[in-house]
Amino acid sequence: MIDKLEFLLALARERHFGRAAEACGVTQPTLSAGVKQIEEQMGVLLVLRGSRFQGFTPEGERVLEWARRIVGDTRNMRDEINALRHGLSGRLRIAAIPTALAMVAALTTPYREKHPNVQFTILSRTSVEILELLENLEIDAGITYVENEPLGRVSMIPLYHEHYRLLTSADAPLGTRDSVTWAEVAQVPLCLLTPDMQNRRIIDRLLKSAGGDSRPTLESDSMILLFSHVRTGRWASVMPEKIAQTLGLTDNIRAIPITTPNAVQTIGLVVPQREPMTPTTAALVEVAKKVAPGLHD
Amino acid sequence: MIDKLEFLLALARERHFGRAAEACGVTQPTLSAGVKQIEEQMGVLLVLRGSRFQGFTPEGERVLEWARRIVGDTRNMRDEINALRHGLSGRLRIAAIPTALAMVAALTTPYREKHPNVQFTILSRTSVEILELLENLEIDAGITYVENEPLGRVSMIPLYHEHYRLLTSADAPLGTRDSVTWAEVAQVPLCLLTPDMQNRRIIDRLLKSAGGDSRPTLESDSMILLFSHVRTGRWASVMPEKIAQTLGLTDNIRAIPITTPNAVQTIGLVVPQREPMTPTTAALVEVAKKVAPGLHD
DNA sequence: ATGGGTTGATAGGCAAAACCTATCAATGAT
DNA sequence: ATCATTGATAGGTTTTGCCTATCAACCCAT
Repeated sequence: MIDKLEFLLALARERHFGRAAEACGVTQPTLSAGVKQIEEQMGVLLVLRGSRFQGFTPEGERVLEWARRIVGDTRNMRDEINALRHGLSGRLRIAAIPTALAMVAALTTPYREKHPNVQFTILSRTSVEILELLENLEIDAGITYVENEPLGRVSMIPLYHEHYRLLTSADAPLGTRDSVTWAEVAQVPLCLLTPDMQNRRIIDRLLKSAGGDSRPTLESDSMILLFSHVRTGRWASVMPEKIAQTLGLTDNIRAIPITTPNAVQTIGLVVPQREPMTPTTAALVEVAKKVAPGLHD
Repeated sequence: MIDKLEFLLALARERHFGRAAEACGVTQPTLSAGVKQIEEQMGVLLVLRGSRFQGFTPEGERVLEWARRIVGDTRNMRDEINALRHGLSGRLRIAAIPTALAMVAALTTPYREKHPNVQFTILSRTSVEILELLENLEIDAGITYVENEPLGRVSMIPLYHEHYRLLTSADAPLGTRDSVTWAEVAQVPLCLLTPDMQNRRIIDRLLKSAGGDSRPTLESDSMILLFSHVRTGRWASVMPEKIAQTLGLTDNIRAIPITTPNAVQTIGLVVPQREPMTPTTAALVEVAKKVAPGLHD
């Protein structure tokens, strides 16, 4: 029964019988039969078909919601019993927005000291993708903005504040200043993240309300790429203070505070709102709460 | 998998492999094999055996906790989909403390008007048993005291207040009074519920703190039995106002308010704290909330 | 229009599982 | 010592689950 519910979850993820079957490690007819069997048990059509997958019926959506919960709880049960036997072990899957990648180590390092048998998988994703992955049980926790765009059924633990800096060469026009305004930044050609990233949308908003428009000369989904351009001394960018520090400032590159407004975004750990959590996730929340006091910086 | 978890729940209820198997509609070897299979999947012994059932291991207790949730959610899913198809239907299982039995009709009657296809099963149980039944998913809702003894993971909706009355013949010593004190009541030979009922424990407490001791001349677990004795005119009892009214007062029998203190107990609807609820249960909560305004009486 | 490519349903067959009956071993009570 | 109770085990049958192969509907392009 639970396997069949997993079929349904895979189908919701992949929106394709064949791929969903592959994801579950079965053949397409097997998955089809499984879905049909749930439909028979429930006595309702759950999936709209018409020679191809066309989404779920309203009943299907409800079953999906329950399936997520039931499948999730079943995994949590397994994990918890495993933890009782072997101490914390297994794999913790985390996804973080690119600008937060630099601070993930602040969580994983103390975590690993307490629970050396836990392995990590850490993905770089957009804030929207992170929420989807959480929803689909594909990650255990996310690190993303906690206050801007709506989150789902999740708990969040604030981790730190994102302060923005203009990264630019000391030779460049604004390079010698101690602080600059967003209006001034709006005049500079910038390297920024792509618009699917929330960080970019935030910066666009700030630039716009300072009267500029956002015409970055270069876009990328990789912070490394942005930073490597800045490092040549011939490009500028706007980045959170933390990641600029982590990537390392050379003598020639300066990270100048941007004022008017002094924009601040809170970044936090986001975990599924479910009681009780897996022991590995609960331990991560513990670590996050210890790290959080460094929230005022 | 879910079937196996149900085996485990049945075993926890029955504490006996054979009876648990019967309750699940399978033979004893099948249930034994099912339990063993879960143990193998988890990699831990869950049940302590020694030629007979001896309880659960700590891991077993945890699995049991999860199993309750998973099995419960699975049933809720079924119920919800059924409700989407046929409107509210099925069976609503309620257990109430004896003193609250008279007011159950105040819930079932408006419920039935809205949802005529729902059938009811209503059990008379002690408050402790009600909580156990809720825990084991054997009832959907309970009606019991909401403030005295600790409840578990449940939501409660207050329904009404229980005020105590001395039921006695007008010929009896206190029979002509407009109110009596607990100290006076303590002098009268009473018919009361058995001590496993919380109502009895509450009355005992009140009598004791009024300086009396509780030596009822007659104990029973049936309100009907108590009331029929009072009705002879030769016995007295302490009962909540509501049930005395419902059972019907003859000219000769009076229900006299008891003061000093003017004891009040809140009775409420208690349902599993789980989101979302089954549609039938949710509808019951709705009805209860409408009834609740009558809470001040 | 028509043919190739895609997608999900269907049919047939085999292996695994789930379940039953019958029986056994251990324990406890009389 | 004997019998009753309880859960485990063995052996056999049915059911389920899954696979391969194939089909029908549809989409799109030529």
